[in-house]
Amino acid sequence: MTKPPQAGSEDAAAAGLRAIPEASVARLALYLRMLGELAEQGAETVSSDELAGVTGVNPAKLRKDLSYIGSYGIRGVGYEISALVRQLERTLGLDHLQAVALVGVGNLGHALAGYSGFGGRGFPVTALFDVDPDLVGIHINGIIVEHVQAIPQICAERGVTIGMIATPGPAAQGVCDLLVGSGVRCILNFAPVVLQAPPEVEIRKVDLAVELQILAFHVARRRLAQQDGAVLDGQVNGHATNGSGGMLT
Amino acid sequence: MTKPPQAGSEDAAAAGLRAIPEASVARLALYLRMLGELAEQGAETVSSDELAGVTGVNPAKLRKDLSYIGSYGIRGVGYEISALVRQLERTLGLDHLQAVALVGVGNLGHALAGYSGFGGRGFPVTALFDVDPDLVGIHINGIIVEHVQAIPQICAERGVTIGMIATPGPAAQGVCDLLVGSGVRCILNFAPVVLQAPPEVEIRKVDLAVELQILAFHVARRRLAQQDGAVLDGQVNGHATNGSGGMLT
DNA sequence: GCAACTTTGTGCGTGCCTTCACAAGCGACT
DNA sequence: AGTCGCTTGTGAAGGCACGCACAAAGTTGC
Repeated sequence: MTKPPQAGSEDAAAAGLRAIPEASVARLALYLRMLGELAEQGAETVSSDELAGVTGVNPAKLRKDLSYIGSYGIRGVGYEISALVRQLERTLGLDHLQAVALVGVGNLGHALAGYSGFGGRGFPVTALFDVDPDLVGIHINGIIVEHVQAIPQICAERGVTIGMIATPGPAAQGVCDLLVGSGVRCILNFAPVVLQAPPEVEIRKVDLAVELQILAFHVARRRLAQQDGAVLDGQVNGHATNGSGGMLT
Repeated sequence: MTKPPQAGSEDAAAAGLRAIPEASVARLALYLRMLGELAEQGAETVSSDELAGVTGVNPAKLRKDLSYIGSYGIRGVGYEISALVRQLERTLGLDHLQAVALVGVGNLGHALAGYSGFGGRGFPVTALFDVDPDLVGIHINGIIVEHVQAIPQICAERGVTIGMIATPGPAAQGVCDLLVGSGVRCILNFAPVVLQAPPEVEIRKVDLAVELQILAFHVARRRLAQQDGAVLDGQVNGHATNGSGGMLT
């Protein structure tokens, strides 16, 4: 949904800042989390094969992904987890805290505000906004919900770098404009709308209804295929590597 | 994240069931929603350029996407919206209702259960599950929360075709196994875990922390680029598709 | 110190997706 | 009826990503 940039400039490459494919960045974040879990279990090194097994990624692809952030592996041994984690965090910008603003504290927004997976991972939700007078003023997780009008002021005060939009569809574009006007350059959009913004603003979209429709398509495909009596196996997920983490409850 | 299957069989192609690229399916769902909005505004036809503007997609790509489901456009005019919507719904399997089961009625799960975007779009949430005794038995939107143990029985009774997992990470794999054992073949996973399942099961993952980390990467990249004093203007997004639709709210 | 084994890093072929550009088709106007 | 303008549908080219397979590099054992 987000567009693949023809990223990178030469000067940028000279710094530690290489042109990393968008698809790889998404996986790097995944590696980082799994490395965290491995570290908790007491591991000090991982091989690309192990980590690939846990993350469901092809080992070669994984190594190539890691090579984008520099060579931190030891041949014959694997990767030292702590060093790799540090480097990943640096690359993903987690060495600086990212203040997150959440706009729209309705059904979904309320859940996002309370989601522990954010604050625990370096993304403290720093500001909450809504238009509903019944919501403005209440506390969620210790944060006061402010009125949307206060976005410019508060975002500036608290150094917000990432905005999340969880409003109803029709309100989303207006909120987006407000955020962009306040200097926010990265937005995560949950509203079912395609946002328009200047090209320097990075927008990612999470569309739950679309996700379900994609699955519904597969259900339908399967049903039709069965009616046909055609073979048509699914083979979606490739990886049967049950290797390390059984991880039952 | 989900792997592109080497979809399609010849018999399947003979029926209305063509091999549609995974990436296209995702966009088809998007087109469908936007068409719905256009129809509400009273439009009867759209050109590929208009629809492309609204959805932020390249017009040629859009036409190719639509060509996968058959040619329903009229040259010189555009697409008749009602016919196109019908065909899209058929392709995406929305002509049959999809019963959805949601496992994990915690923070996020509760929000998902109450999200009107699902039921309103042909995805009635038909069953809710959790392990927490405080939650089992309560009603959400008129649905009783059942214990996870009841998954096999209830999924069979209610003909569940799609499962959503919104449990904490460690519980997710167990729930996944239960769902798969109950005949569910399509799963939407919100838990921060890579699920292992047989290849015939289609799994999609929505990972909120990863989404934020991807954005954080862009924040970091931007900061580093600025420190460099390098030129490196925005050009992250390609996305200049402001072409036709100003489409302000 | 040498040999055998392990694991990383990467060059390269392959296939999918995107995008351009144009011919074919349809309607409107004269 | 004929012409003109507009829009679809698609062939072909380019780019990106994936994954194989191998050389380079390090470790362990003798």
